[in-house]
Amino acid sequence: MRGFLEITRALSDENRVRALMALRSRELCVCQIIELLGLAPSTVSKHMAILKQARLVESRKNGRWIYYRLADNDASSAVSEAIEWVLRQLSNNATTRQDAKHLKEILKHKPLELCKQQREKENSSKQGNLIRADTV
Amino acid sequence: MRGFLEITRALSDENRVRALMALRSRELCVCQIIELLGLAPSTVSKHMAILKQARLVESRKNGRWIYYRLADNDASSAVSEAIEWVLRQLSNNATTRQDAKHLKEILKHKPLELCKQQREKENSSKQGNLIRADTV
DNA sequence: ATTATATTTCGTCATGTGGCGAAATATAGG
DNA sequence: CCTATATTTCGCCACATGACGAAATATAAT
Repeated sequence: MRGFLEITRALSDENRVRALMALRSRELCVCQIIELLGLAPSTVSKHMAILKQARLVESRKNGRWIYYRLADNDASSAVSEAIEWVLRQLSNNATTRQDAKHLKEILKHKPLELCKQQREKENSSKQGNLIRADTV
Repeated sequence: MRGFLEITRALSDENRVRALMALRSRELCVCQIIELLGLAPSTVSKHMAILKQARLVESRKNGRWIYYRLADNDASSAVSEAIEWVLRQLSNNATTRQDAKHLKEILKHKPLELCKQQREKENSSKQGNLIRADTV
């Protein structure tokens, strides 16, 4: 029951389901999922941890990057049947299609560039709300 | 996506899942589910409303009694596949077995007697915490 | 008609959850 | 070694959720 509820709870949030669907064709690094969902890094990290705790996804580390992918075929039947069910139900979903399109754009850049972009955006938004130190 | 999340959210609570599993062999009236789960009537009512909203269960009224049953075969594929998945995953679960045993006892009495019992229990627990009026 | 009663709805409370930013962690690169 | 940086962990806040009891609703029984 424990593991079952971990799965259903993991699947009961739209952002987590979107992340899961995005992983259906290939693994993604966190910064790519951040870009797709438009959420803060800490939030995405938490979501992925919940998916991982439920065994719906696995991760691998490559230097500073962490890649997430759908659970392997050797996953428990609870997990693999859940994933198959989600894929069947949402493959033609509007949000899923939109995300797939968005993801195609995201994947044109390497994680390195993407992270750089995200840093710049983050810094500029901070600057925007401050009196710049060198003008005082 | 909306309907999908209604299903996963409905399935992300242990008491709702137990109720769903209890309905797998036959319809049950609310007082029987109350007895099985050991929750307040208002709580059970809310749980069943959530399951119904997700289309996982349907209901029929018979006099003062309301009977809930699993969704029909003509339910959406999202619903029927979800139910099949839950049944496969939890049929041999410890809690499910225990509940099945408990339910067998519950079903020995008719809803009428069961409700009477529940009323008496409710009243005695109220009495227990009060100074009886006729002794003051 | 009036009372009894099975269930739902409403109001309230405690707890859980999703969101963010700041700080911590771990690794790459100078 | 020291800095930069991708991700996670932590602390906080707003809001959702599950629990109950009281009140409302609808139906049976007297």
